[in-house]
Amino acid sequence: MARILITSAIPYINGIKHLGNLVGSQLPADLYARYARARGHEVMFICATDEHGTPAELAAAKAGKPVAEYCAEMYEVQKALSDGFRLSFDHFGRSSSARNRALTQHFAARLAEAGLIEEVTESQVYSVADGRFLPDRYIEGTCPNCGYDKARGDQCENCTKQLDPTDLIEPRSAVSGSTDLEVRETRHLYLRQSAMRGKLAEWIDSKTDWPVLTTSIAKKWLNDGDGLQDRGITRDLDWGVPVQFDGAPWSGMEGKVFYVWFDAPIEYIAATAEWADANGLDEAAWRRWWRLDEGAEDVRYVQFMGKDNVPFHTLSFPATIMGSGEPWKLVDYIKSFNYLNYDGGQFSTSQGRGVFMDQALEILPADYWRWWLLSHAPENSDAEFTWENFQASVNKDLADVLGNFVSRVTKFCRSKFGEAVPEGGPDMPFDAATRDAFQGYMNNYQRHMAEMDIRKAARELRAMWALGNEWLQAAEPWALYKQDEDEAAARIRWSLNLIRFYAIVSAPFIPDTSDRVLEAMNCEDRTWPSGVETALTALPPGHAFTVPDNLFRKIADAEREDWQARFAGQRA
RNA sequence: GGGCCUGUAGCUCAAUUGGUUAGAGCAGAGCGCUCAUAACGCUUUGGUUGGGGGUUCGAGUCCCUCCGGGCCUACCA
Repeated sequence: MARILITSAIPYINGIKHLGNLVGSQLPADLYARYARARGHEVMFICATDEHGTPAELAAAKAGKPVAEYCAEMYEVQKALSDGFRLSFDHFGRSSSARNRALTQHFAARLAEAGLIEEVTESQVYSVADGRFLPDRYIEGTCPNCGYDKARGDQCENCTKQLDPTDLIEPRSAVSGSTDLEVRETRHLYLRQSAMRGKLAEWIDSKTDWPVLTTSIAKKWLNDGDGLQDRGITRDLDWGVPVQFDGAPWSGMEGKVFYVWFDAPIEYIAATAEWADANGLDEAAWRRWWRLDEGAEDVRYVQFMGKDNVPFHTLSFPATIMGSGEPWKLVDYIKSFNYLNYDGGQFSTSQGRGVFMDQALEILPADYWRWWLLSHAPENSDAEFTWENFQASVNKDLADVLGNFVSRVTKFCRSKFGEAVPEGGPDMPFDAATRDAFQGYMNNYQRHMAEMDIRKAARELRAMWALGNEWLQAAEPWALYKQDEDEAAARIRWSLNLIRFYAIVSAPFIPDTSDRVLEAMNCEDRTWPSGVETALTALPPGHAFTVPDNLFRKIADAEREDWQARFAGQRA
């Protein structure tokens, strides 16, 4: 029994996420959280929406709504989709919460007291027509290098040359197209990450068990060029955590907010506080997860994220935590993911290319997606979604191997013995070889799950499903029934128990199906099986059950082709 | 430009970190079964590990080089 704190990278508020986003953080985090809970650990699983920043303001403006209202609506949309995919967050918070405001300001103040905040005056492009400062990439113009006329202020997408907004010929606002731009001076707070470089490097070096993807990105930022750079942590925006507040150790920062990447990770902590608030608990309830001096010394903290988030979680956020001088919990393990591509290219929100979370659930239940996405998680390299592969995996793994096993066993039992676990025959299931094979898969499964080797875990789980069919084929109760009814009854009894066993161990991957099966098997006890053999005697003779409807339907070629065409791009 | 990752069977992926004859699933072929969602089981075809060179008793694994794919490069988040 351990205490495990799990956070998933928090999805940005401006729109519905696609399956690539889902499999890159939230879904694997959910798998791990469900498994950890099933094994009896105390789990705190936290996620939230990331609501601040320029894109949120622009999306709200485009929708013709005040940004707070827009975010509140989109939060509900994302919350509903999280629920739809059965993401089992203990709390799904909002980075715009009062809790995050207070904590973000607290951390900033502590950092200032520690001498780690510096005020810097810099020049930035201001769009008069838009009434706002524009981030570099929101300025468009002609590339001085190649003449491409839609070059962005940070980089030309055509020739890949790094640019400064002032390099652009005939610069214009990407928001309004206005050319009424001017360079204005503005003052910002910088986090002196460079001062913490040694400490951060030492910390990263101590994480020898982290994925290469995680540590190599961190080391690159630590050592590249002049080493870790200081980072601006404030912005000239309206929507965000105000920089100027009562007790702020600086002045003249009215009208500015903290940079979204400063407050977003702090939301992990804040959302845990939101959880306590929502459940009527006191401060100690959430602080025991986060404060080493208030009970968190035995917490193991695991973060899940896509590779694009790694620098912020390995450097910026730890710098915030360390720099505060307070005993906040640092992450123990970072599980990072590559990208999921869509049918030979990238998922594209703007072009509507690929499947988005809402569309996925309109087509098929969550478990179909969960199984495919998790069993193909982009752990070692970018992975690719194709409809052919999705169809084949779902039909074979779920419908044929698992679903059909449940079907053939329950229906055979109903026709020969009725809808109750039959009695008679020996109590000791399996021959030694089958038992050992099962236990071997189970041991591997548990090890991979604990180590967050998701694809490998899925493979072992599937092997357990397949082994049931192999064994049943050899056990052939349908033939045996004609000669030795008791022996056939015993084998069906084990098979029914095997169904219950599958439901419990498969639950982290396919929770809805597990629920359906356990309900059909009339089984409320979902204690994780300590061993394969003993688990197969859990349902005693006489125990009533019902034959469930087919667990999974197959995807037909025609509908696959239909979906292929429908999600190819140019979403309305 | 620089850095990192990656290339293994038609497809998706393994390979105990340098150790016998490179393994699985799917797809293909053959056989079996008839409980089941035309499902299941068994057998089987299929690889010059992107190309070339090197180190080593031994290389998918280490080094060099070339080719291809991807990500990051600090003001999107």
